[in-house]
Amino acid sequence: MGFDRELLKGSIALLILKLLSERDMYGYEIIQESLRRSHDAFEFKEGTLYPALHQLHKRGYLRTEWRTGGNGKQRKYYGLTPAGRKAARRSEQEWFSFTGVVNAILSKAHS
Amino acid sequence: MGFDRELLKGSIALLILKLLSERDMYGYEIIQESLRRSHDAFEFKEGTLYPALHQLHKRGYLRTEWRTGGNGKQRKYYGLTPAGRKAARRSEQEWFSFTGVVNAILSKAHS
DNA sequence: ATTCATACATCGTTATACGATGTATAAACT
DNA sequence: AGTTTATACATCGTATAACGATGTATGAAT
Repeated sequence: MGFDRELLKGSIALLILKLLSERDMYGYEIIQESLRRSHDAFEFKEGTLYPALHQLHKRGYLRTEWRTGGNGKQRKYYGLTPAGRKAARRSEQEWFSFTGVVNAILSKAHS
Repeated sequence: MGFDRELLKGSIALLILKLLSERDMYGYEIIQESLRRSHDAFEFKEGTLYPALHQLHKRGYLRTEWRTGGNGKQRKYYGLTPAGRKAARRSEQEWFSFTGVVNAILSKAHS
């Protein structure tokens, strides 16, 4: 595909990375935020999110930290490493160029 | 995902359907056209394209026709059925709403 | 006391992208 | 004449991923 094969599937990685570039979040929060921002259109499933987080962590893009909330509840916060920030930018770049190409093909298809 | 899981992988189906909504094409031509229109960024691999074509055909979206070129060469042309036209519109719609949602999440991520 | 939302996680199924590989023909080059 | 290259179809196996199902545990609300 010329594009990193990771791309499409990578839309998930992209979203995770971009959300975390805003602020640290814990897993469940990422799910809720995606729901909120997409007006319920985009729901990460836990079976999708957690493996994706672990994979990004293994690649060195994320650091993790257990924090105890005011209620004594444990939450595992994820944040970007410097490599993660780079990956976020690269990932966004790829997204724009991919959608650009698809849209180019689409628009020429009815001209 | 709320979205048809077919979506992303469906970007391939989308492109095939939209290209064929313009005119009938044979497999190899679809590959060449995508290359040309994307300035070589988007290359369908044959191992990807042909199974995808067969699948779309099996779903009733495509009709096929062997035609003999001026040089006596056989080419299998694909064209859209009425159901295929509907699928093309639906697929495009889904693409726009999906990219819209992703972009919404992305843009809010640095506001 | 019980249900619900929060919060983590893993496993198995299903599907798919695509590299590799194979066949065949015509054109172009050497 | 012989060889390569482009055209043109196709299948199979591998790797991977999305996610439904499932499980555990806690605090809040009913």
